[in-house]
Amino acid sequence: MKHVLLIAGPTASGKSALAMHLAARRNGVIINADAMQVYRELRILTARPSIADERSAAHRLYGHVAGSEPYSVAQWLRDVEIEIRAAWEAGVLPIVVGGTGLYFKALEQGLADLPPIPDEIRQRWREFPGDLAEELRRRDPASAASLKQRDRQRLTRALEVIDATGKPLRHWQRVAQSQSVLAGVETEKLFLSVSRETLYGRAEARFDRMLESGALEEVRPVTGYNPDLPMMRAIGVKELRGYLLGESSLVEATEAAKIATRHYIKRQLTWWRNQMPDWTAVDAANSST
RNA sequence: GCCCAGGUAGCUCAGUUGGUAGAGCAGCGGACUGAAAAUCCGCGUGUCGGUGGUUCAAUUCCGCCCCUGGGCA
Repeated sequence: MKHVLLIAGPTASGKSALAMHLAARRNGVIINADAMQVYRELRILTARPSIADERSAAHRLYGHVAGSEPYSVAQWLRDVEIEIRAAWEAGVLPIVVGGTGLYFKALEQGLADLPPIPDEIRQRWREFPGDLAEELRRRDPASAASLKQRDRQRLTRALEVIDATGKPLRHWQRVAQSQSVLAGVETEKLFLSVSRETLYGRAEARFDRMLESGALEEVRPVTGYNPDLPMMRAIGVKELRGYLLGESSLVEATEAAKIATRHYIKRQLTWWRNQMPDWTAVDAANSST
């Protein structure tokens, strides 16, 4: 019977270490489910497994995307499916580990199978100078009604879909749901549980360590990249870039990055608490699964 | 020691011509289908530094005291 292990948890909860431990113990391959650890340029800031870690256990989908390229759930889903199947083929256990809720949700439930949106159309809506909410109300009132006025990202998405395909996003989501690779597969889902206080403390100490290990030198070469690229949204990148560009002090940038990390942890906890209620919470201290 | 400016939410501050107060940030809760480390939504009682006085009523006016900055000595 096919088997897969999913490991998630807020940032700094110890996912990677647990994954390594279990990979060794259960003959597994570690597959990334973190939206930022896919980018080649950012090993330090995204807390990607070290080269030594990668040598001691098989790791997939880490740093395999150039930061100049946008990546997305859909691409990731294609990539993981290939890796999961390859693992089964090779007779090893796929261990999917990461902190991106949307990625796990897509993996578990499948994703609407809709046609690619041409770049010109994407670009047009991202740069649309007018009132996105008003525009969407005209073209796709049903979607508009379900979105908040100021939610630029989702309004833009709904607009590009109706514009490129002539059909509302909701139509595609309802009608063209793809089947999950995990259908009929025995799936263990573990969510690392660590107190928020501990998490905040660890994440802040970790950011200081990132700076000591060269986070600034990692950001320097990408300061000129388009800030809209997904990679540029990684926590710490925009803050340190601001510092490198002389827009803030290092102390301010550091504080801002730490705050952003706390906010992120909070969102991860909310996501799993409410979107993924069937995951098993495991205490990081005695995780001997 | 004297003079000036302050002491109001965890932080930075606004405000009340006297009727016990509100923003931003932080924090907390929530949403989430191709940018998700993203993008959004919601939540504001705190001896208004202390203590006396005036007043129907003081955080607000007056006195004294304490604390913090700055200036003069």
